Amino acid sequence: MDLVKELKWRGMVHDLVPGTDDHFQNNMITAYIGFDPTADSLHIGSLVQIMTLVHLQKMGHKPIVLIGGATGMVGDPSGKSKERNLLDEDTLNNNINAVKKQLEKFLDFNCGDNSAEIVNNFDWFKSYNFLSFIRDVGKYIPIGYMMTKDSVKNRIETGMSFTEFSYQLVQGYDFYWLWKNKSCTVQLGGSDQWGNIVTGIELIRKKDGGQVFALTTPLIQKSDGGKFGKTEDGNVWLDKIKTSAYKFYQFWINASDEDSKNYIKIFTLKTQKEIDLIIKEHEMSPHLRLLQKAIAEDVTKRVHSPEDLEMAIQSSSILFGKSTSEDLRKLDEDTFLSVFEGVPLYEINRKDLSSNLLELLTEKTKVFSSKGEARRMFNSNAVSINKERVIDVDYLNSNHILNDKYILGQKGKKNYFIIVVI
RNA sequence: GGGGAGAUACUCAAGCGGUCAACGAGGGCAGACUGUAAAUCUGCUGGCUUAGCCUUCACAGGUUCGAAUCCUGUUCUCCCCA
Repeated sequence: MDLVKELKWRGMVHDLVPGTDDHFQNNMITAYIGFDPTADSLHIGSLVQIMTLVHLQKMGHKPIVLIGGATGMVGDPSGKSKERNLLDEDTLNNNINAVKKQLEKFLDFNCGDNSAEIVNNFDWFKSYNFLSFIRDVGKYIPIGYMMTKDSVKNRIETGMSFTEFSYQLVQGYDFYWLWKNKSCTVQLGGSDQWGNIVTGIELIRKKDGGQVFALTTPLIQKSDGGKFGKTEDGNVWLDKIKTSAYKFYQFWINASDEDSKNYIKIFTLKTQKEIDLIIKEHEMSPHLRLLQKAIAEDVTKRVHSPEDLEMAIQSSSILFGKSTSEDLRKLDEDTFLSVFEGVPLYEINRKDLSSNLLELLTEKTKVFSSKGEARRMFNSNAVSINKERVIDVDYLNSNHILNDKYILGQKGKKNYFIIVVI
């Protein structure tokens, strides 16, 4: 099966330059995707792009990952309603290294001809001076052409700096450079990148008469219209310090049936047959949530590790299984701590146990931001201690301390917190 | 430069002298039902020492027993005419 066909059935193709599918029929094609080093970790939004590269490499083609050390300094206006803040060089370098490390987990950098490669566009932009650039690159792209891009049109009224306006030329030149120096003939990217990608294609055609191709992936939409990849605490990161393996696993477990049917195609490498089977089994007994589990296991294992996955599964079964206060007491300290890794910890003094829960959860700890909020939670029956619902604010006593040290609390069903008694 | 409209809680958006911590919608949170899903229903959504009190309706003053609502000034936004 060829790459485009593979990506298509997985729902990973939004748009492509005519001829791209045929182009991939040739021997080995080199293709690239750019990542912005705007944070010191990638998040699951970038996972879609990473997966396209993984498929690419699996089919014997060569993936190049471009880290936008230079473009990160300029700021891509695509999909942004406001002018971006520029990052300083130190932050940028730090981010580049972090992102590099994460990508190394997915792609093979040492498998002969089609080994993946990482490049940083800062390397070819750092010594490129302004005059040469506007002469050698700017000359080929008419203003009228640049103005028709959505990223520009949407912003021209509300304000956009020359810096952001020129972004498409900078990214366009990346493509040119990679084409010239690395024989890279395809650019991949999210659908919001279409405009920038096309500028690159145009530049290559006009400057050197070259023919190159592109394919974009769709923006992932949840069935309820919400943004993919967000939880109440924000982005889901690939870095387990920012998003613990347990939370990462839970993110996939919590996906709706509807969404999961799309996710499994995009985020796992399972074949169409395997996926059909899982979906069929899932539909026969949806309450077992085989589908969500299949995705969560597959993705957590690849992004983190089999050990992290084991831990996440164990934690989940203790937290969401039928475990009771009794079961909690049976956990030794090490198990307890690893099960609850990533759950927020709050320290209190042993003598604070005598204060009522309202005070304890707002003043002594910051579980609730105000007593009003705490009261509302109690009124709606949302607070649990050691897995038991609590209505009485004077409920707590020393018998509730587990392992002579911990008290496990819940705010609602899914939000755990731990009080450490010292 | 001349004329007009406006600035209200996370967002949109009522209110035009007391009954306003402020209608409604969206979002968010929680509860019920389930499958840690979706849909649905319900409650909550400024703070506190909570039958009450305090701080909020761009900012600073003023009128009034009483102001988000009236007056003055300031800042900012939008529209029309030059």
